[in-house]
Amino acid sequence: MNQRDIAKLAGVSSATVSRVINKDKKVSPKTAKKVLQVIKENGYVQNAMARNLRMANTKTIGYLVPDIKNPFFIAMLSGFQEMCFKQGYDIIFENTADDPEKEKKALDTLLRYRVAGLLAVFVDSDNEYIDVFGNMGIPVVMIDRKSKAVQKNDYLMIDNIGGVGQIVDYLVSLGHTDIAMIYGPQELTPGEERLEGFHRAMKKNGIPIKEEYLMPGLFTEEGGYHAVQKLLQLKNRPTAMIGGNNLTTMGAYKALVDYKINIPDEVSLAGFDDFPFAAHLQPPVTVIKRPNTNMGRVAAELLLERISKGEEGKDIQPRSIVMPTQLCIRKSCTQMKSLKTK
Amino acid sequence: MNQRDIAKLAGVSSATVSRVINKDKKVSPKTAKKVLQVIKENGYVQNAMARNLRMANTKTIGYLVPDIKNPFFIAMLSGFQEMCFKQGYDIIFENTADDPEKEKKALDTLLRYRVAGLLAVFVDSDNEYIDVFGNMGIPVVMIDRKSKAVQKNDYLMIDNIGGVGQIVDYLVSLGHTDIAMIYGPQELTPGEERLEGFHRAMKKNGIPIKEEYLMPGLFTEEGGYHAVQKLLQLKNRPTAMIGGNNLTTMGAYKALVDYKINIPDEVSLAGFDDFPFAAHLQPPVTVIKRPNTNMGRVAAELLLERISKGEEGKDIQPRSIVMPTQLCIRKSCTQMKSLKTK
DNA sequence: GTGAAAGCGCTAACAC
DNA sequence: GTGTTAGCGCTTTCAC
Repeated sequence: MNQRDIAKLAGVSSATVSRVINKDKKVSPKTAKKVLQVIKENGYVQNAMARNLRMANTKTIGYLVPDIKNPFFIAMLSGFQEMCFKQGYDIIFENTADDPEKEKKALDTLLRYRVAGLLAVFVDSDNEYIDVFGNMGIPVVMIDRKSKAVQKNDYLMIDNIGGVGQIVDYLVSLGHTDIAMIYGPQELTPGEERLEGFHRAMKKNGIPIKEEYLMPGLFTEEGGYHAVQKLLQLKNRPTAMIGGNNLTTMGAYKALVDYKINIPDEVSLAGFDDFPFAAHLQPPVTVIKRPNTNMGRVAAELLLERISKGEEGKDIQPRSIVMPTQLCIRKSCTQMKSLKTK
Repeated sequence: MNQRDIAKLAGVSSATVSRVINKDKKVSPKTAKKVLQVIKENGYVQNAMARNLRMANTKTIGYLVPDIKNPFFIAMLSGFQEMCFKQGYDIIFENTADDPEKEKKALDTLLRYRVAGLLAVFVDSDNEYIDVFGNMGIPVVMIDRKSKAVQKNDYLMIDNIGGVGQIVDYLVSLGHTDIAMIYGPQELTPGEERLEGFHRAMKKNGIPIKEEYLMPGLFTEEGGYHAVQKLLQLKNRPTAMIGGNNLTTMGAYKALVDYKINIPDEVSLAGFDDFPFAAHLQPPVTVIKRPNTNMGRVAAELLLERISKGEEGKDIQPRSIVMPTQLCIRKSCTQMKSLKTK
């Protein structure tokens, strides 16, 4: 069942059917009514492939992330999808599972489908495909992970350095100096920047960093757990610990619970990134919040703007936007006892 | 840049280019090599719209859910996506946000894109569009929410009744008889069945249900919280509470914490559906686990089977699959004190 | 092993 | 206000 079939049944030409479907004003109400009726009676549904082919564009946008299970990517998807839907764009979803091979395949698919734009958190951010999008005039917004491609595309990230600074300043204000940082992989931008932020903030506060308080946490729950185990074996334990990301903090919390270390009386705990149950734990965990859902919205805005401007959009310089973080104080950090008793 | 352009540059016909791209054996290695090279040099990317139009099929599958933020739909997506990817299918993602209007629009899009199949958790499960998929030969797998359409399509759900039975039996085995059920909306299949399951299990155990222990929880966190507030005001408080779904249980837990009710010494708490931090709370919460990710895989199998069989697939009768649940005992339920002291 | 040509379903320029 | 027609980029039959 196609437009020609409908045309025959309605006694008009296929061009008229097309006009009716696309709400072209230049069709008499009577003809339109007739056509619409025939369409309904026969359950005709427009063929998007033929339309897109003819129009040489699509109303689809690619969403590519490395891990669908990470709460952050979900929250972002939610904001992103909401904005895209409003503008009539649908989303082709790709999960790379942190595998560069899958990423390549996914990008190829997106390219073949001629998506109108792409939101991506790349695994292999120096991927050869990224430039292909540019060459084909498809705008890309990159999230979180920096690379050479940032010079050519819009880039959205959060203020990792400032965020860690907020935690450190807070802990220092409570009198802590023995602060441990459970950091993430240094080849990932967030891992690198948050550790850098720790160094800077400690320096700013004039506090020397103890090497043994710098503990890798791999940005995983297990990593955070093991990091705490090691930290607890130290002769001089830190009085405060910072989780490098949500999973790390969750693992750290669990370890402290398992080893029956009282939070915050024996050790203060704070984390980068909020997580679903953080506010309901005992004690509720103090964290740096980032605007997850909103980040998806902003990304959509950047992308949709470029898409709607078409060729002109290329004149817009690549934008790098750094979104602010927010310290959310709950009850997992406390004043140093030594200070209290002074 | 299309196949014709490549053909010219390589000094062959567009038919040959097509054959090379589709790995047709009947092309001399020499020609193939030449063509491949020209393709690479010019950054040619196949046009999926043209291909799909010509082939009259697509390698895309629709995934439609009412709430992207629900951990369950994410976990399911993860398993579903994994299976589909293996078979070369990509996913067009639709979020209806529990809005029938958005659902209609989303289904229309999916139809226009001629998806090869659809996985859907419908809001309006008596939607007129569902039949259109059937009429167009597009297989549909429905999840969780029953409707008339179940008679025509594959349907996947979990054993809600049996699951609640497992909790009740467990609580009864601990000596509880004053058990409260915080149930969900009765117009949703899971809400209805879990309450039904509660009735049946209590009857089976020969325990009369106290009306005031049946509390609506709306399947939301707030609902669970309020339900517990009301339960605590009762003259004769229940000794055990069951959360109707993950959100309800989370809210219930939070309320008990806020009101300083000791779990499990003052009240035992168990829930339907696991949730991310359940195992790390103090105490860890006993729940009914459902095979979330696996459910996505099974759904994919049902769908991919029908897709691959094409017309023949229609001969397969609609299947209703009920997946088993599993009781995961943690530490939020305890033996009744009266029994202990006996 | 390769090429010519038709046609998938649609839209839009042009003619009336 | 409506019809005729070309062509978007691809695959595939049929020749050779």
